[in-house]
Amino acid sequence: MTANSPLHSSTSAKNSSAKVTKPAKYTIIKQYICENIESGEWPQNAKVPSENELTLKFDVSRMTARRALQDLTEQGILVRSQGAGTFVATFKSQSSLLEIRNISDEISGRGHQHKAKQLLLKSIAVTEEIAILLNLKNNEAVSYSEILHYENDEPIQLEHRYVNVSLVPEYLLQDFTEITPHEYLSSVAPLTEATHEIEAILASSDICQQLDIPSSTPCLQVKRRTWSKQGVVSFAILTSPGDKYRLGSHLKF
Amino acid sequence: MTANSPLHSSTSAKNSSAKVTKPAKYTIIKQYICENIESGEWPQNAKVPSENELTLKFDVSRMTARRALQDLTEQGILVRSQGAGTFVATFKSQSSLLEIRNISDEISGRGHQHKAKQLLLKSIAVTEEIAILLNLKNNEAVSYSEILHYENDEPIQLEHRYVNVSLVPEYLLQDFTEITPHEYLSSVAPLTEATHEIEAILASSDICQQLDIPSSTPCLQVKRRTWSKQGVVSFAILTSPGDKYRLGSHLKF
DNA sequence: AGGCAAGGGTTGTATATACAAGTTGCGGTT
DNA sequence: AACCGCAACTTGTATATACAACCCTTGCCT
Repeated sequence: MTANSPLHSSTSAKNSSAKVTKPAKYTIIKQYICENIESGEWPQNAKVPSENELTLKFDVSRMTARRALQDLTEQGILVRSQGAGTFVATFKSQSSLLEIRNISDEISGRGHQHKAKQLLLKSIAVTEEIAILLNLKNNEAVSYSEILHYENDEPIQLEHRYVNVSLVPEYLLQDFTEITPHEYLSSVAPLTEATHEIEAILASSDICQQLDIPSSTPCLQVKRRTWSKQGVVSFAILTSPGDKYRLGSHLKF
Repeated sequence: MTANSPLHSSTSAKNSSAKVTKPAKYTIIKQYICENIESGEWPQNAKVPSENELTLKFDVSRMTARRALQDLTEQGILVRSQGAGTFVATFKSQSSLLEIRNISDEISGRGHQHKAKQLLLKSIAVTEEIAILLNLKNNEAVSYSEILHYENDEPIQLEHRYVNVSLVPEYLLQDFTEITPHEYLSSVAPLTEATHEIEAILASSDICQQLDIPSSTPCLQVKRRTWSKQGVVSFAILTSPGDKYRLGSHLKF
């Protein structure tokens, strides 16, 4: 529901019943541009008609033509340059987007119960690697935490986190064992950009023990770094023996 | 360069030198809204000022206020409903986005050479699973291919693909051994939406042999399904013994 | 009490206009 | 030939306005 296909957005009519509302003018222009790109008529880096040309061709105002170009620019299909013109984006620059639902959504989406337990929370001395990742000033305090997630009381996932203490509300840093992951997550990593690294690893023996999985199970390890206000590194270990724990994801190419 | 941070986009000045151009009015409004959301003043689902209210408060035209709201809506921070108003998006609905650079970009980004070799290409009988994944009609022909990617003449990744033959240009289905992955990829999976599944697996013995890695190395397996015009399933196996083959990725939370 | 209709508020689409800011290329000067 | 500057074109920002489509509440009518 949230995302609709990047191209073809306006071609297929509104689903359900025969409510065919006349498409907006700017969607017609968008469709025209998309068709020319898809057919290869306008290859990568090709110049597309300017706002003025579209204005004349489709007999609309400049703002309407502009909206079509702007929409497609936001979708990464076009690239605009003030003074120069509008061009078909090179596909390598419009990189693919993979959406990973967070743990809570993933579990509740399966209609299951989600609990989380704080296994460990302690102050640690910062190693240089972590200091860089967290973008720390001189010897700022850092906590290391481990959180175990449960799906219907069954352990499924373990999180390792390095948290810059000064940026987390104090009440969340007490030695509790039951937490609501949503609260924790949103306080530590709000609406900010982050970089992730995904890696396949073999779970260590103690992790396997905590997750109740066979030793040396292949796991996904995700490192997350946020910049801006909060600095956080989270290591999430996602086991995937079969369908049950598989990480559902969604990608726009 | 392509993506800028969702919030804070306008706060930090343009980098490099002291060229401080006056920020546009709509960025000021965006900043105002973002600050209220971040501070918790406007919680999830809270109603944000209407276009009219912003128009009066900031003494701008409605179209300028509108642009601020629209920009933030496209970033997933706000949700608009015609007739009802504009509201702060629930964070679960603005799911995280993980960007995976494609193989070519990944390798060329490291300044290395990228080659690919087609190991296998044959027509196969469709299993039911594959027929469903590819969204096949009755007994449409399917090809199975394996492509080995090289970084500086070193094997790094093996792709398994099930391709709906009828949708791929014929010249790409001949029995060639050297291919340009970019051409292949863009012909098979153009600008369309797809779903991905990531899974951690242990590489099978023959895969290990082809990739020249130790047996039972943990790998990432990515299944990709596109709908719309082309139906494709690709299995990409990404080894990650250390830093060398790690998949770089990028996520907006 | 329940249902229906009207109206006010809000977002969506569209137009016309004006100026600012950046790029490109042409042409004249040196 | 090399350089400079101007003009034309293009996109960016901003305003004022109009109507359409839609939501929600209010109030009237049954």
